[in-house]
Amino acid sequence: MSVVMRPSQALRLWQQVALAEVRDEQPDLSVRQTAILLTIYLDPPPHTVRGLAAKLAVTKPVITRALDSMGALKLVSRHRDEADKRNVLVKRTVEGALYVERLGDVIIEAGRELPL
Amino acid sequence: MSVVMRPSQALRLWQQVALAEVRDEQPDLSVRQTAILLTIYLDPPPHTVRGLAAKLAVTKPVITRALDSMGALKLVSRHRDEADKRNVLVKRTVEGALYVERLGDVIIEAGRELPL
DNA sequence: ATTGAATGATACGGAACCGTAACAAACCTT
DNA sequence: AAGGTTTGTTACGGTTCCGTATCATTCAAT
Repeated sequence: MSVVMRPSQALRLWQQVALAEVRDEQPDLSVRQTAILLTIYLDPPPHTVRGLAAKLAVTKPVITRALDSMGALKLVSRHRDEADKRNVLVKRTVEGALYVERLGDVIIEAGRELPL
Repeated sequence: MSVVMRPSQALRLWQQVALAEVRDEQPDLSVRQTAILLTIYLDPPPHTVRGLAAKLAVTKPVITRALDSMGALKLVSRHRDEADKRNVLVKRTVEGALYVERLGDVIIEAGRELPL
């Protein structure tokens, strides 16, 4: 079931969520970091640096650095792939799941409060 | 009329828009810049540095710098308030309107393509 | 065993942003 | 007109991120 929005609703939704993210004292993720985090939490595993880089159309160092910073926030974790030790498998964490869940709540609430 | 979404839909919507923003070679605005831009384009004028700072709950230099960078991209313009020359009035531009309109299209399209 | 390919991390110089503090200009009150 | 207030900007030091290039490790093929 698709979500249907008019332009003013779509933009107002985006504004409200952006405002909520800016105002919250939460760790402020960049758009890139958010795209990576949501891909890890929504798309089926396994998630590798290379795969994420391809999905976002960015270079590998971008992914490595994003994983560094989000790892420091404990939003994701890294593990060597034992089957192919060149690979790094990116996995979810409890903290990351809570962050994503909270973001979903913010979006839903913003959508519910949209004016006519 | 509010927009109703389930958690998986809300998050998938956010992911798709974030991915589109990252992949596009568009000037990549930060969340803060996006919040400022949308506030200028959606909320009724006049928009001042102080007013925007209060709305986002950030300091004034944050607004000044965001206006510097978005002004360089011609997404917004600044004009002294002739009635009170301390104020700076932030106004829309043709380029900014196009940027906002395009963002709305991306959001709407992402919503339309949401899976069940 | 050696070579080549693939994966992810690191190094480096540069750009952008932050928060705090200090500042110039304009206004307002007395 | 003088002092204090308000507004927006700039300065400063520090942090983070970027893009390119390079590197170490692992795998795969001969």
